[in-house]
Amino acid sequence: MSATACPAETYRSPKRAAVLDAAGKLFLDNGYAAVSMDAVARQAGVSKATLYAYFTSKEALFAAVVANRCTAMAETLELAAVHDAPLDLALRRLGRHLLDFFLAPQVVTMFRIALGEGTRFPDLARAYYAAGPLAGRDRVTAWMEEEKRRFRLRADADPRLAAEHFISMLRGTVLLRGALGIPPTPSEAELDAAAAAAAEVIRRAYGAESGAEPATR
Amino acid sequence: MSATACPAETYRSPKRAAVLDAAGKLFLDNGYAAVSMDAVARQAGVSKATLYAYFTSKEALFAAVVANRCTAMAETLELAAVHDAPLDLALRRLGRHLLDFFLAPQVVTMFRIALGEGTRFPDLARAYYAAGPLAGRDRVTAWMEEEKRRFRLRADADPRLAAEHFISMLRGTVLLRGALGIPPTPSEAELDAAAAAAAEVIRRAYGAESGAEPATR
DNA sequence: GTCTATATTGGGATAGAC
DNA sequence: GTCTATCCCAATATAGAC
Repeated sequence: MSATACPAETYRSPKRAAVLDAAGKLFLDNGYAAVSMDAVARQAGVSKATLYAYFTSKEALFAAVVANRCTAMAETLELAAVHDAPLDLALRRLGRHLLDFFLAPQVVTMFRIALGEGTRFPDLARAYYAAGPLAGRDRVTAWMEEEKRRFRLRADADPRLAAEHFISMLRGTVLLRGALGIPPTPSEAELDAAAAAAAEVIRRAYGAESGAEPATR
Repeated sequence: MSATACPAETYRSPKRAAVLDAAGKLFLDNGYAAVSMDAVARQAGVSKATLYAYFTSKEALFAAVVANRCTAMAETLELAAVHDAPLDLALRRLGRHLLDFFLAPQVVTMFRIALGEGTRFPDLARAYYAAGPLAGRDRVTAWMEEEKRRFRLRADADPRLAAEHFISMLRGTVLLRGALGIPPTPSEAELDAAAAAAAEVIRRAYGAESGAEPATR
């Protein structure tokens, strides 16, 4: 995002950080159009003129916020060592982990905003896609590659495709309603069931053992 | 959507239809916030006052447009008789059909708008969800049920789940980039490949024949 | 750099004539 | 029902003092 370029000296200013924080909170709560620069200034405890001293326009501020939050959230997604379990169980744990991540309010809102404003701000859409979904998919792909190295996926399985399919099934099952803000919020049991269902499909389609029921059931 | 209630006599007025058409085009091209009531009036060839005579507010007009377009588009999705082919081939055809539908500009834009504005207009989000994704899923579920009735799905397969997983995999693979407006547009070959990949996963996970390669390959 | 105060525009909604 | 003309407010951006 080129708009975030900034003199190195003012970059770490506490006021700048305050503005970025305040703007992030407001944008992620209310969307782009609904937030005025007055509100940002008030929330940050600075004047509007100061705000414009750090960010040349509302759009530039928005872009900075998105870049900031995306990388911060991506670091939340820890896939660590969940390889030490039978494939089916490991997939279920990973799936549940991913689901919780997708449904986190900040992640949902970022998704909504990126889609809603993506047309008007192409830079924003690209930055979001690269820092968000693409980075996430790459991490799950790496996980699948490790599984394949352990001969737990079929020899002809495509790890990237397996990752995409797994993520997509997780997203689709519960996320659309969540992203649209349609109640009710899915229960723990529903989330577990969604993760288990997606895990079973992946195991059947990509797992090394032919098509039999898994040991962990 | 309660806001569309209207005296029966004025409902079919040509001016009303002109307004609805113009507003639909503008909203779907530019999103909600970027379209002014002036622009709608100009595009429709009526005055603003006339516009307000038919729709009490910008929001009411928007809700009417969404309801209108959603049902119109849903009728586009014809799943007709694609049962007369081996499961794998039938799934590939159905998948490609669904992908084309999902990627149609109007469908993409409606998706984006519903997500972007869904928080501020909960009625809109619900109307979209019911008339769009939910209706679509139900139709694919019916298709899966028919396949199961023909013993082409496993006896313990859940048609609704199979439909959700199929749709989700199709959506995920290419749609996110499309919805974000990130080039390049996927090629015909990529779309075919995406449909084939999702079809194979479904066949392996839900198909009646154990896990063997299909006859049509 | 930071503030207060203000210029300016754009757009949602309405009044009143016909 | 339809138009023209207008009100009015909100919000982006800036001018000028300290």
